[in-house]
Amino acid sequence: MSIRHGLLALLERGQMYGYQLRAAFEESTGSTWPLNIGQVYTTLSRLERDGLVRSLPESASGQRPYEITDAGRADLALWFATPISRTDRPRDELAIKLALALTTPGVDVRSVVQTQRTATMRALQELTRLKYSSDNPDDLPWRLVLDAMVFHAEAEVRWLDHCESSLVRHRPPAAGPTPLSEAVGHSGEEARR
Amino acid sequence: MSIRHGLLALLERGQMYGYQLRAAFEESTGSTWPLNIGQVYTTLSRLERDGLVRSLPESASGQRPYEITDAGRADLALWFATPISRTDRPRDELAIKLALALTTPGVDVRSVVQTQRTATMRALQELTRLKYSSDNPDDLPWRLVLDAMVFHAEAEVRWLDHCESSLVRHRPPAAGPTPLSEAVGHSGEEARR
DNA sequence: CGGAGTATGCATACCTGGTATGCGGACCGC
DNA sequence: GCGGTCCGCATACCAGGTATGCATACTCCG
Repeated sequence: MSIRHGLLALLERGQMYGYQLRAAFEESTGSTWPLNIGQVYTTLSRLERDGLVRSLPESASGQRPYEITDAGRADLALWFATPISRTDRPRDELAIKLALALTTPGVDVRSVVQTQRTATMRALQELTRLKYSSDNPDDLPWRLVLDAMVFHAEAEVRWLDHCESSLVRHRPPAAGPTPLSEAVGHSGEEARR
Repeated sequence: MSIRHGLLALLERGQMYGYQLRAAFEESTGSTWPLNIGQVYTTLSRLERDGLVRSLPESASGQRPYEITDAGRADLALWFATPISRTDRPRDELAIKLALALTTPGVDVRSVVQTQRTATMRALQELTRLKYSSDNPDDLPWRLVLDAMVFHAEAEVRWLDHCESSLVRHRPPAAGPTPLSEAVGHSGEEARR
C-alpha cells in the first residue's frame, strides 16, 4: 500500500495529473525506486473509487488532474501517524534463502554466504560513491533514502558475518563435493520431455 | 520469486505434496512468514508448466505428490549461486514515507520518526525475548532468521536516530500547529460527496 | 450404526502491484 | 501539408497472494 499513500501525499501539495505524479514520486526519493506509469492510473482510479481523491475535468491540453478529498487527507494523516509494523513487511528473501540452504542436501552454504557478502559489499561501495559524488547536497529526502540503504546494507554484511561464524561453530566444514552445483548448465534436458 | 525457489529447494529433499510443502516451508523459517496454501498450488502448477517440477499420480489417499526435475535442480543451483541484488528488493516503505513526509505540507516529521522508533524498539524487544525463550536452541536456520530480523531492526533504529539529528541540523523546529493531523477522525465526510 | 462436527487436500475466484502495448494529439523538420 | 516522434493517457494482461468453496475422510458421540 505504499504507492497509494505516496500518491495521496503528493496530492496534498496540490492538484496533479498522472505523469506529474510519477515524476514527483520518483524525484522525491532521488529516482531510487522507479514507478510504473500504468500503476499510477490504476491506483488513482482505486483512490477515486474509495473516495480519497476526486478527478477534475480534463484541461484544455487533455490532462486529467486529481485532487485530494477530506477523507483522503484523513487517511493520509492516519498513515503518517501509524508506524510500519514488523508483520506487514515483505518476506526477507535472503534470510529464507539461507535458511533453506541449510536444510537442502548438496548446497555449500558457506559459498552462498560469501557470494552474497561480496555482492552486498559492492553495492555498499556504489552507495557511498553515490553519496559523495552528489551534485545536490541539499536534497535532504534523497540523502536520507540513500542513508537508509547504506544502513541496511551494513546490517546485512554484519548478519552474513554472523552466519559465517555460526556455521563454523555448528557445522563441520564440508569434505565431499557439492552435488547440486554440478546441475547448473544442464537445464532443459528434462524439461522438453 | 522467493516462493518458487523455496518450493524447489524443499522438493530437492524428496517428493512432497501441497500441504507438506507449506508445512515444511513455514517450519524452515520458524513460522516467521506464513505461506498461503492457495499460493502453493498455483506456484506448483507454474513450476510444472515451466518443466522444473513433475506431478506424480495421486496416491491412494488422494494426495498428488510432486518431484523436482533435472531442469528444476539446475534452476535451484543457479538460484543458490546468484546473490540477491539491490535492485530486485522491494521498495523500502519506511524510507519512502519519511522522504514524502519531508515535502508534504503540515506533517510533523519529528513525531513520525519518534512514533516509528518506539514501534521498532518494541519489535526489537519482542525479538530478543523470542530469541532467549526458545525451546529449540539447536534450530540453526530459525535462529539465523531471527538474527536477521534483529540486525535489520537495529539498523532501522540507528537510521531513525540519524534522521532525527539530520532534521535538527537542517530544519528549524516547527512553531505552528500541524494541520494535517487534525484531519484524522473526520474520514468519510467528503467521501459521500 | 449413523450422523454431526472437524480436519485435510485441493481448486477457484478475485484483488493488487506491475509491465507491455495501444492510441491520439502536439510538436517538430522539411 | 505531411510524416515522424514524443508525450499524456488508457487498456490488456500477467504474477503473486488471500479468501473461500468444496469434497473426502476421520472422530466422537448417542
